[in-house]
Amino acid sequence: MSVKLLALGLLMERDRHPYEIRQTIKDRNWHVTFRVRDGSLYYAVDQMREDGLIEAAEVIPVPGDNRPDKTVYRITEKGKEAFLDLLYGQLGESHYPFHPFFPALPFIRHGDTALTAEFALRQLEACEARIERMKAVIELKQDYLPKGALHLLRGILRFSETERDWLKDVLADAESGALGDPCWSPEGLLELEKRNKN
Amino acid sequence: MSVKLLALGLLMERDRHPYEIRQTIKDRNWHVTFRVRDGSLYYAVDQMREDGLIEAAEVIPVPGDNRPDKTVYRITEKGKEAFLDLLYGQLGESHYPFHPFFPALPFIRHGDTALTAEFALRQLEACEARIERMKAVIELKQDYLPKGALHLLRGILRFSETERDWLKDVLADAESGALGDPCWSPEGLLELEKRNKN
DNA sequence: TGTTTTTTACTCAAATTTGAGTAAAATAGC
DNA sequence: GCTATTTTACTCAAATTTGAGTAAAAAACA
Repeated sequence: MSVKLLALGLLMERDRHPYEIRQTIKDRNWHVTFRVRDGSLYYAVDQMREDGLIEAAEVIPVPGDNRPDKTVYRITEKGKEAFLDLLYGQLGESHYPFHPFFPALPFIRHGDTALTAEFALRQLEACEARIERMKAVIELKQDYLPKGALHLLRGILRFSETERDWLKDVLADAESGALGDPCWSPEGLLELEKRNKN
Repeated sequence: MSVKLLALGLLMERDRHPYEIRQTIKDRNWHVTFRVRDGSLYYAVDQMREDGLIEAAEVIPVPGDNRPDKTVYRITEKGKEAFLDLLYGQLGESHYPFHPFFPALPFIRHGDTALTAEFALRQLEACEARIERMKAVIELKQDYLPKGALHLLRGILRFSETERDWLKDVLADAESGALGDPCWSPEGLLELEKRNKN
């Protein structure tokens, strides 16, 4: 999925070897947002070479004996096309912002509310810390980063602020125990669902 | 990942066969938020049966000849523990709200700004439509749904509202062409990154 | 009543991701 | 100068996801 986009995007800047791609992702703190496992990256690089999206620009021999050489890759013309396809494909993707709490919420009433409150509080604290970090980073880099990268940071900040407000509401209902309540009116809901079908 | 949580969560309500799980996910419109492929669901069900998280409650013979029977599954005690582990595991997950534009933004300057503007506009429209839909659904169901499920809907609504405001900013920069600008000061950025390391 | 479409209910190979290694070289600490 | 840790640079098997089928039964339509 987006690991190829990340790799090709970085190769648009300049030639790199796979480990350098991995490093750059870490250096720019993208790994917090995008979770790229080493294995996926090397797999994607292999695929892209096979598909002719990238090619060896230079092979650096490594002193060690039975160790593989480093290959510096360059993006090809075909790769640039593929990059744009992936870029636009990503822009065309339509699923809305997703929070890790989402899959848990429909079932949260089966859990312990006190424990839920603890988790919510921890998330809230992490979220607030992130907000401060993002503000500082944006302040620091806004004159140097390209607009797109800046919008990414601003997006993370704004979504985090929304997250904070929303988490406070969730936390309040966890602390009051309201999250443990079962459906107020299962019959009414069933009725609704039936009406929905017809 | 969360497909097991969804399946077990639904089996907490009542016994179901796999296709019924799939159906319920659709009926409640969760498939829009959670993307569960058929294959993953059946795979997860197999795994969970092997692991003793669920067991056959009833096998309904199917008239067809060489067709497999339907198995209705029931969650076991071990399954209930696993369910709670998955629930709390999900609540403990820490990556922040994610938007499909995120992986594209750092590289958006390599794309065509007019095309980018089109994509942004389409997302904005989808987002605004979603906001209205969510408002209506919340209005309709707020008295019937359990609190957790309601917080999910409210979360989607709030994140969508933030998304709308943010997309407007992105769109403005796409339309003005600012998104196509390269890094304003690559040297300054390099300088920053170096300082960052030390 | 016969035909077409949709729904029910899966299966499976191929693609991809994950998580856990491996092992040399560089660096840090004493 | 020696040892311990960290970093560089991957590899690989096993787990999981994906996408594309399959085929009967039910519903819709003419």
